[in-house]
Amino acid sequence: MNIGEAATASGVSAKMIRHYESIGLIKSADRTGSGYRVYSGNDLETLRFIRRGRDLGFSIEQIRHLLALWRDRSRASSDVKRIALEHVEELEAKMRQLQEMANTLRHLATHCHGDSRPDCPIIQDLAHADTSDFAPAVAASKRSGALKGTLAGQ
Amino acid sequence: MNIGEAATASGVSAKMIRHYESIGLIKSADRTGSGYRVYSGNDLETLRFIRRGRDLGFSIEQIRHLLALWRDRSRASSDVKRIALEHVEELEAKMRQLQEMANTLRHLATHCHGDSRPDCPIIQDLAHADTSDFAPAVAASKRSGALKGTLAGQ
DNA sequence: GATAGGGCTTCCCATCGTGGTAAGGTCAAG
DNA sequence: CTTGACCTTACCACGATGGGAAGCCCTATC
Repeated sequence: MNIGEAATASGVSAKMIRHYESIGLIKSADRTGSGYRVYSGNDLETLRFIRRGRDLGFSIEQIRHLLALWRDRSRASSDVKRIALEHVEELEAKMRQLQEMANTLRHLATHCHGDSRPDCPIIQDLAHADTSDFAPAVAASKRSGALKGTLAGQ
Repeated sequence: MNIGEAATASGVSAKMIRHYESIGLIKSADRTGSGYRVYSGNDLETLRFIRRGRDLGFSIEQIRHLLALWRDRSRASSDVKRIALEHVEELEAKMRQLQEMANTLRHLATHCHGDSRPDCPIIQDLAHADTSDFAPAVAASKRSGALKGTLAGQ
């Protein structure tokens, strides 16, 4: 099975399969005499595992960890559960941030008449809000990098 | 006022002030004889505007647009309101994605006994879930890049 | 058998916003 | 005059992904 077929069958692009190999997330694929990568059904399973993990918002490093647990038959399910629940907390923290931003904006928009006049509380807020105490959780955690990564875009 | 003071006073790092200048988001600062950038109270206001916009999750390009509207005294408040509400929709779309992920994971975790036994529905799901129909909204929109950017991490 | 086209290879660059760091110039206080 | 804190530019890094170029390989059709 070529990399293209593996990509189609797993939902992971050929580009990303090569990338995952280069960072050691998956083992180096066997090659044909002419250097083409060859994939087995087993490799496909791994790729689907990764794909599913990404869909659930896990980072590559988290997936690396989960893959190791997957292959470790003596793993404790509590390890997996802990990772999953920690990830749920990260997701929820991000949701709270987004919620806070959306609430603020919706509130401001409510008070903006939205016609042809220039007065606009949204712009006024951007221009003159007290930066020191706005959305401290958002600003602080963004700056500390606590929520780096997940859902960062395609 | 030096760049360091401007950074402290605005909450935007010196690094980012230089970056914003380099991408044309703010005008090139005046320089002292020895090449130091000099900032005025007016510049500070702009920096705080940007900072606040970032805190609200606007992208640099959105802020560029909002800055133009801010400086345009003949602007219509409807323009600003439209941008804000579009952004609220983006934020809500991301929240829905995160919610979907969190729900799935919480559900799986509920059925994981989380002890020393290796059986774990979370791992099983990652390994064998039907990739084709899981979280279609998330996967599809992530792949299409519809939600690129905001809250991508510091 | 030759040629076309599609798939594969590697390598580099771009995104987005931010931080780090190195090498060097400048300024103010001691 | 030295020291240390500040400034300058320039480059590299992250995380995950896509884009593209240059070149090799394989297969189908003429």
